[in-house]
Amino acid sequence: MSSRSFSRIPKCHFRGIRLPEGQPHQCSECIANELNYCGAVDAALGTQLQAMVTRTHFERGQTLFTQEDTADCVFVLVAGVVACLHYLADGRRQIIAFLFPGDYIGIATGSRYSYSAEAVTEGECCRFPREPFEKLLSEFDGFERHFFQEVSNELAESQKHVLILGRKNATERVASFLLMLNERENRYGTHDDIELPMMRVDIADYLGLTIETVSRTLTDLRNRGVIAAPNAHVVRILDHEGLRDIASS
Amino acid sequence: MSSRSFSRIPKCHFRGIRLPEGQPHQCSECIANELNYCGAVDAALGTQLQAMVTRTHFERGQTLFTQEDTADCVFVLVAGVVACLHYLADGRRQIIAFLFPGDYIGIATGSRYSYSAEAVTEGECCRFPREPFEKLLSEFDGFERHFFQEVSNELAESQKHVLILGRKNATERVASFLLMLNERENRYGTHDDIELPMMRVDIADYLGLTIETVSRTLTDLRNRGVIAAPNAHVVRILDHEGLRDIASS
DNA sequence: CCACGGCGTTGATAAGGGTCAATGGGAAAC
DNA sequence: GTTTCCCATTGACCCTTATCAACGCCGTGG
Repeated sequence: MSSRSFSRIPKCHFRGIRLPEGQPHQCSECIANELNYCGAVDAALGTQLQAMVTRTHFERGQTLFTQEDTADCVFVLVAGVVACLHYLADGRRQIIAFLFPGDYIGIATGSRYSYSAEAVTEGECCRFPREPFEKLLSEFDGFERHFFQEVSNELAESQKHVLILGRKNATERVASFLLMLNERENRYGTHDDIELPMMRVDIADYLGLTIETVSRTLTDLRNRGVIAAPNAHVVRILDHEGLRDIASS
Repeated sequence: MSSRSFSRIPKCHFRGIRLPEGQPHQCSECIANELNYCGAVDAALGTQLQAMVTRTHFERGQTLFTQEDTADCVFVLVAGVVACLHYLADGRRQIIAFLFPGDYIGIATGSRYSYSAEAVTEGECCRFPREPFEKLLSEFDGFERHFFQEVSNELAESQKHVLILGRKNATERVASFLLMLNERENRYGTHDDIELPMMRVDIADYLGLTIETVSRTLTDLRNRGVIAAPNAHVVRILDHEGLRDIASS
């Protein structure tokens, strides 16, 4: 079913959030409502959304859209992890953001997407055609405000990313990244372990490093005793304060 | 009048846009209306804005606000250049964005500003208290939409910045920076020369480099013949295509 | 007119991280 | 159980850029 090369990464990501497959989708029962805002707040809005939604399953490595595509859809990620990224002509890759269940994709865009979106893990998303979706923005009170807030948060995240890439060294970058993932997971309940659903190359392309440097840095953090790594895709923070000091955020 | 250390940078920035001083301010006649959106579109909105605005002159080096301050004002930059930046504990500085006349400051923020704002040149801004300003967002049709668009553009810029910092080398970064400034100037009429109103340290802190590297890179670009530099604060693009190739954006 | 100080440039050296290459480990396929 | 392949780790070396230092330019103030 799923190709062999994708087998190493666990199939249920982000704390196992995954909708049962094959069932008719109900916006009002969407897991994204717990994580964010979707159709549950206003029943009429939920109905309207329901009428235009398409739910799609995607495999790891799949491209949802590229930066050349006309931006005619808005997505809500329901399960799995997606990377937004830019490519340079020679193939260099920069991941702009990792998206997790409950996140929107492609809400702040012009006529074309300003980045590509690739699935980092297998997952599911809900697709809304842009034109009717944007009509709802003005029709439902607070809906536009909600997205304004959402884009503002994305902007703040991106600016934090700029700080990391512009002025932090490799160790600080990796430590900051781990703390970011940890904070996100702690939004919906405390967890000891950090899941790293992405490959080393994705972390590297997010942090402006190489896979080798990411790997070396993680072993260094392990040697220093601030983290433990039960396996390549789980990190346990042993010394929160120490990690925060190292991140120097 | 202005202190000695600030004398080298030209006093009128961004194509000399500068309001006559000492005159009572009229939102309806604001230069920012030409560059962006302010109060000119809707007369009633203009009146409301007029009622709450405070116009402020600032000197180069002055801090408008810091990331610790409670975000109780929204700004419109009318003249001069402002840098939004983050500081790390050890003094490292990362400039998140340069703002030019017509730009908003502090529209996408939580209860506290997420960055500090420092004047790169002398200039002027209009200050609006946040609470009444935000009320106008829902009261005037299209006003919120306008800011949504604005924040979306900021986000796209920030993500381009991430690409530059994460995956480009020094030469590519400087070339990209020059092209960005050039594009901005060309939005309001074509110009041969690029004004660099900021100091080398500001360019360095924007591009994640040191002043020495910025300086060396500029001389290198001059030696390659793609740019000329009449003086330290003006760059003329001699070979647009060449510069774009070098920027590899 | 000269001294000073801020800012930019240039040079020599060092270090952090990239590059290239080999090794290791684990899940799936046989 | 064994093979295979993908991904992660580790090592050796090199290159880009940071660091440290000197110099130069120019406007201002004495």
